[in-house]
Amino acid sequence: MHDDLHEFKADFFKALGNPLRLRILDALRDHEKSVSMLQDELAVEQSTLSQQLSILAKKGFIVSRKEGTLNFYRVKDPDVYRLLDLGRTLFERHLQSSQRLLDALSSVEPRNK
Amino acid sequence: MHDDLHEFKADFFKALGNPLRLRILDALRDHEKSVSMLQDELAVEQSTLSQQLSILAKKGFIVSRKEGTLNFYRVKDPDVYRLLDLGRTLFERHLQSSQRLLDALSSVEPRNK
DNA sequence: ACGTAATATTGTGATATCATAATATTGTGA
DNA sequence: TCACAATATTATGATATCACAATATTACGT
Repeated sequence: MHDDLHEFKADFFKALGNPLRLRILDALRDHEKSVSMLQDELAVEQSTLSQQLSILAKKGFIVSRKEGTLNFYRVKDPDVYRLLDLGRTLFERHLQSSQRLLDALSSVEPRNK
Repeated sequence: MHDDLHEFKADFFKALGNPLRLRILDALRDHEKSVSMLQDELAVEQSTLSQQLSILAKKGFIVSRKEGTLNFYRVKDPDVYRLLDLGRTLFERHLQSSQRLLDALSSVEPRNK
């Protein structure tokens, strides 16, 4: 049921499926930052950064506030960090089980071929 | 720091950024299912389904168990549903605030141009 | 009004992702 | 061993995403 919902939800997760966008969100954990602050911190092309900020804003993850010529971005819903942190937990759990598998394989057949 | 980590983490979220893969995960909430069961339930091309299952498996979201000619898939870490549900919550919250914005706009200027 | 800093937008080519179609593999029963 | 069912893999073309470069916009100080 509700296949359209999956379409929207996929869009939501897709926004998180990019390393630069994740770095931006992480950079905004503590407080808002201007584009140039983010540019210094993340060391990426100005237009690239601006594009990814625009995508995050369009998807509703961040909002901006203009102050003169500066544009400050901040996270709209801080609970997104609960999502990111939970993702990290699951991801690390997966890495660990992969590692255990590799360990098991290498101890059972340490020298094949 | 740890920009490589963001690369991996983005990969993780990217796996969730596809409507069919979300539908597959939702279909596997209660119990394992064979490919043909999923095929009936989701009504997608056989090869498409197989490919997306393979992607989910490669990323560690699901594992499979062969029984004769059937292949049963199940979710590896059920906590992934906590992630999906949290995503839905945040997503709906975003939709609601967008809706409020639209409502506010339409009530303030109901007939411009 | 002019110049400049900060940011956004647009154009473009490379790469990734997707669905479909065609083909290959594997297991089972006759 | 043959045929068939279940699934996987490969090939292909369409579309999406990405980073970079170039250009445009906007606000401020002079």
